[in-house]
Amino acid sequence: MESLREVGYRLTPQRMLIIAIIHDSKGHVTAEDVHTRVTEQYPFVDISTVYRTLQLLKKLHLVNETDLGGGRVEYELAQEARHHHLVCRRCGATSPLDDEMIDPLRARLLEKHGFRADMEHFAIFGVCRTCADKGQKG
Amino acid sequence: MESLREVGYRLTPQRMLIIAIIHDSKGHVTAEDVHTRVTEQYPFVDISTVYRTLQLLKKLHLVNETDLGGGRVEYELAQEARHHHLVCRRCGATSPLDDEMIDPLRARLLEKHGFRADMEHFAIFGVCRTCADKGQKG
DNA sequence: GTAGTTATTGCAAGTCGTTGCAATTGCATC
DNA sequence: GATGCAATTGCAACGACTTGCAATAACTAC
Repeated sequence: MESLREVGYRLTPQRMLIIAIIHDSKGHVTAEDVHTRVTEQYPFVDISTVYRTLQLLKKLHLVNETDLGGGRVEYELAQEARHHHLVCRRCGATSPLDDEMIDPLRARLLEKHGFRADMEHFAIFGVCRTCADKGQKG
Repeated sequence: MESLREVGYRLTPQRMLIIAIIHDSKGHVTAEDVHTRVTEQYPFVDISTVYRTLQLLKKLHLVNETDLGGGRVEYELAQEARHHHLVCRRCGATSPLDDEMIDPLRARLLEKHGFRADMEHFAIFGVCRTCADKGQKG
């Protein structure tokens, strides 16, 4: 919580609230979610402040941002091990993916292209095992 | 051009124009680009029609859609070999990436997770060789 | 060629997210 | 604890893109 100040940013009540809410949330939250919960406690926080704070936290690698395809971007705390998400485009289910799975790709990109890929928090779309077993096409 | 009709969609002048423009474009175009060029020839086409047509062409795998991070999505003809893009977050340069590079990842996802990943047209962000050589951090 | 059906269009309004700017406020200095 | 100043906020306007809906028009069947 004090980490913001340590890196030279101001610690405002809005930011404290937003950070606290993300901390208390299990899994992903949207900006809308955060805004709703912030205004429950402190009604005059603008949604743009939520977005700006989320961007800041992302820049500081305190939260991860992922587009899981639901029309709005989702955020989660970046405390855990680096990971990614498999998103089924049939049923919408998401499952986590260890970063190790894409490490070889990262290595190959560096080796062959001299490109240092971030791939911080990826959403990989496709069809999950369950859905593939049910239907056949696609 | 007739392919739309063959799959059961109507061939309207708007669609013909939009398809022709994408065909004539080298590389990526934005919806805005397409709309501008369409209205040069036929002034009353709405931007929503452009978006809807682009979505349709994407669904039929006639165009690829990629978010290269410039605040607007880019489209290109899906005629060429399947490929992806490396996008440098320092200088903004993009370079194409063979699909073979990510094929092993696709294989591993199927093997370990039973997940059939699309990864149709990826944008991978990071730092390119040139920029990595110049600055050090990041 | 006409009539009927339904996909497609244009328009206007709506969505999520960003941004310019003046007013405010955190924080460092006195 | 008052002062100064830049970072931060709220607001309103804007950006890209989507969507509901009535009017239009492409295709089919006659």
